[in-house]
Amino acid sequence: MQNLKVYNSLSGKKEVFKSIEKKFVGIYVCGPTVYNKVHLGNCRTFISFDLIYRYFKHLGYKVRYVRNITDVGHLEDDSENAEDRIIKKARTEKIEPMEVVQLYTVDFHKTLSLFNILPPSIEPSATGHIIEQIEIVKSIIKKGYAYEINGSVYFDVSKFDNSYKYGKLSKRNIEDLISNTRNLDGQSDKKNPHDFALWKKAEPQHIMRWKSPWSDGFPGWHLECTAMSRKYLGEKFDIHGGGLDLKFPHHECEIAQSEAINDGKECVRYWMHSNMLTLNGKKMSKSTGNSILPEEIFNGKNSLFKKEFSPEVVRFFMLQAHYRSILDISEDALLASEKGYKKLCDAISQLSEIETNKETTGFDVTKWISNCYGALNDDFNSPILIAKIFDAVKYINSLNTGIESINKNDFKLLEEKIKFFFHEILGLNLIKSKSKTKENNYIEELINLIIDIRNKARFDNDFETSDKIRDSLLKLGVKLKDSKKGTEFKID
RNA sequence: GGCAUCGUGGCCGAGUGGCUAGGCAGAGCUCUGCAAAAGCUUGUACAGCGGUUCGAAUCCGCUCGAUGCCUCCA
Repeated sequence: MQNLKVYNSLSGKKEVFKSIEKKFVGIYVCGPTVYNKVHLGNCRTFISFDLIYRYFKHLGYKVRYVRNITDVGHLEDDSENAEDRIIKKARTEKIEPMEVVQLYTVDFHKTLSLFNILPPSIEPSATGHIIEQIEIVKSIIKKGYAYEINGSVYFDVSKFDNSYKYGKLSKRNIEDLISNTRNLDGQSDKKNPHDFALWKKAEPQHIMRWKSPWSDGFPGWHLECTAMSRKYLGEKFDIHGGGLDLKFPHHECEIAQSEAINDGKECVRYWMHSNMLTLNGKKMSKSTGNSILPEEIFNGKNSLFKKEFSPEVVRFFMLQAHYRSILDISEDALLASEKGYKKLCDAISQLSEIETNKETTGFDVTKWISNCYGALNDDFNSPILIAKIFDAVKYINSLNTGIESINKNDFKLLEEKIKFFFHEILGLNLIKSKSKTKENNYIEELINLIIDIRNKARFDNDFETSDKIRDSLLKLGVKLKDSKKGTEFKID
């Protein structure tokens, strides 16, 4: 089998993946700040890394997938009087900060499970790792790359840049940063505007606060990921992921923090960034109002799309684009995906009806499987994998209509693998058929009765009657399909 | 303004120095009483202009356009 290649944002190249420890893979992905419901753009990142997680597990690695919950330290902006997002929400909702955290953590989990996203191995929270974060700050101070002023501790970016190099991930140099940093009010504590907070002294009204050697305060946003990734994955680990918008400053600052402690040694082997989901050509963002919630898509209650779309269809839509490409969501694009997805589901459902033959014609199952793996091995190329699956769909349909034939072994292999890629790797499920309740059985029998009557009319060449029945049923949402095997129906 | 990424047929989206991506929509045909479904056939696509090359949509340069980051964002 070919080597797995992974695009490394740090080098800007696809690189052959080699884990630091044989058979083990450590992945850290920046999770959400739980001050609000996750919007669809957030979900794309977690769907992308879900595919990656699933594939690594399939390759036989023991994967430790860490995805954090940010429940403190994430400020509205970089100014001195900036408010913590969680606290702001707590104040406006008149509830405890931890109630905000709980509410939106539950919502986050619920939404991700609707998308069939597997839970990570560890989901640590920032508030649960205050001690670890304080230890990191101490280490950075000890190494000389941080300074304390008035109870707050800041990372000395210029000093770090002199020893090592700041900005290698986002490909910026410090001179540009200095000349381009906007001056925000009240940053007088910092030596330089681009220095960032490791620990902030809490104002008296600030309710989320912890004791530290410097002040009663709270950790800076970038610190938690460094503390928790080191704790659970070690000082150097395989993959660090997140949305592209976190590349700078968040991930750049993480690199600085880790390298400051590690004497400049590399902390992450492969940096992976998933691209943005756009709406009307613009990045989704709550602050600009250009966003849509998953639930608004699932229930159709939104001003953007005329109809609702299921989580499976939305997931499929997202996987039809590569994770490193910008993807624009629109009703037309979702409709196209929905149709394709149904076609795919139909073919997989019909596998059970296929009769095998002595010979396999028109398809090379082994080659097909190798092509599917080839797609995944090429930086998790899900759109190619899906295209390959559609090749198989075409073949399955040809088998059903008797144009091509397949032998028993090939069929077994094809059935097993297509289901595997569909369910286990892409994380998709067949569109659920209506459950077999007593009532549904009743309806089914009634429809079959009507079909019998129509077919009698058909065989008597009374097409006026048979077409009338078909048209009337269609209006009720019952689609009829005549074939040599008989008449089938489908309820929409 | 700086840094980065991108610009693919009606739409969505892969890929890439010479070999059909795929999905949706459209056209023709086959099957069918007619449909539907399915199958087959069908698209002179790669922003523009130069350059490198036997050959570029793919590499290089410029121009135009879009987006992201530069303050929080998945």
